[in-house]
Amino acid sequence: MDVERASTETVRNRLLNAARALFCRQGIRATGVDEIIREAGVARMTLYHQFGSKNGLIAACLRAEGEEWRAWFFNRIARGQTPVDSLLEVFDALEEWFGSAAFHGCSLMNAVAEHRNQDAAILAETLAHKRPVISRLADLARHAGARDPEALAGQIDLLIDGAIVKAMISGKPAAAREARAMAATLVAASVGRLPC
Amino acid sequence: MDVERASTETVRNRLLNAARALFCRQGIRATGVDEIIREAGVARMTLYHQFGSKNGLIAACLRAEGEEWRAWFFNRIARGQTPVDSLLEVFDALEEWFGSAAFHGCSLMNAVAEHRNQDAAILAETLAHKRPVISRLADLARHAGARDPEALAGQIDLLIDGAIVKAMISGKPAAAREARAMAATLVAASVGRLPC
DNA sequence: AAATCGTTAGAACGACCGGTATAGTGCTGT
DNA sequence: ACAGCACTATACCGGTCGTTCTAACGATTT
Repeated sequence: MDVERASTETVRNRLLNAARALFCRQGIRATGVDEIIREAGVARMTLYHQFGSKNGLIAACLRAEGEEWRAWFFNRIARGQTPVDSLLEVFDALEEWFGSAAFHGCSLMNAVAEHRNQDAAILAETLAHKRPVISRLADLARHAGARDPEALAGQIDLLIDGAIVKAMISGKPAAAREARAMAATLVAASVGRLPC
Repeated sequence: MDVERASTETVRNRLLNAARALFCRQGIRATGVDEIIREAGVARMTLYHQFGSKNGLIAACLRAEGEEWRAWFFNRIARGQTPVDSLLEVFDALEEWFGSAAFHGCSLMNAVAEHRNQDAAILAETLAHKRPVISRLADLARHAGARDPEALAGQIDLLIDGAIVKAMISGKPAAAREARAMAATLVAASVGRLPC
């Protein structure tokens, strides 16, 4: 029974991983189910048994993508010694991400951009991904003594999105450093002494 | 002859406008040529005579999109009385844009997100669009007396992208106001008195 | 030994894709 | 009057799309 479930998960995960890689590399609409099952080395019907439809597979991919990204992100920014350190560590993490070979922007954001307002599930998945991220940033901002933690978290979030887009378009991981400098200024303005 | 060219341009523009609207509403890959010619009220062969292929039409659409956006943008930020005013006016313009019914993010950015690294022409068109925008921002930053005008222009540009993404995902035009507040802080830090 | 279940392999479905071929229409300048 | 030209209308091409169906296989459970 354990073995059976393990083997089932293997098939499912092979499908999931193949789809994620292909979606990331060439986009969701540009990737057909034929290509996915060929890459996963799995029968066509298995995809439909496991995920019901291509849309089901897409949703599962986006969820997995978000979960994996957040796990990496939260772990990465935990390196900061202080809350302010962690808030700036965000952008060191981003620069690392931008520099990786497979970087093609944020899968969730790209999926939203690809399916304008047509698939509500995709937008919902993306919002559900951003919520805990912003919430964590707000916690850090609060502990850092920000005057308005939620506002500062929103600012950092906007900087993250901007850096992702800029890195995707320009191909330069240094966009993260630019955003980091901006964040430093904004954090100082929010946590520091009032304008003198 | 004038009439002939005018009628030619009308057909071409009908095609261009129909394609732009459909691409914007539902994405590029999701829009077939059948739908475009039906919406434009034009024969199928006309599309291929005018643009050679769907890719040719896409390129023409992105170019037109960029030109129109920049014309609107430059005209809109000219309202500012001072260079600093203009730099902040950027975000008032964005808020207006975000609030319009047909807002689905930036067409150029969405096209890049949709065709990952597959169509170099799309990325090139987007970079060619951003260049004059950043250049104008740098001019304003210079006249505003920024310590490092290019750096400030890059920061404003990153805020623009971040605001666009946030408005697209959240559906809230207020993302522009958030970015405006950030810009105000950054401009003050760059143009104002040294940290005291 | 028989039944169940996840999986496989491959054919087939109708719909749509981007692109081409062809014949015809109406207006143009000569 | 006539040739030229942009555009129309429609049928058609091979290919791919997402999805369904069927028959069989192998391992586990009863």
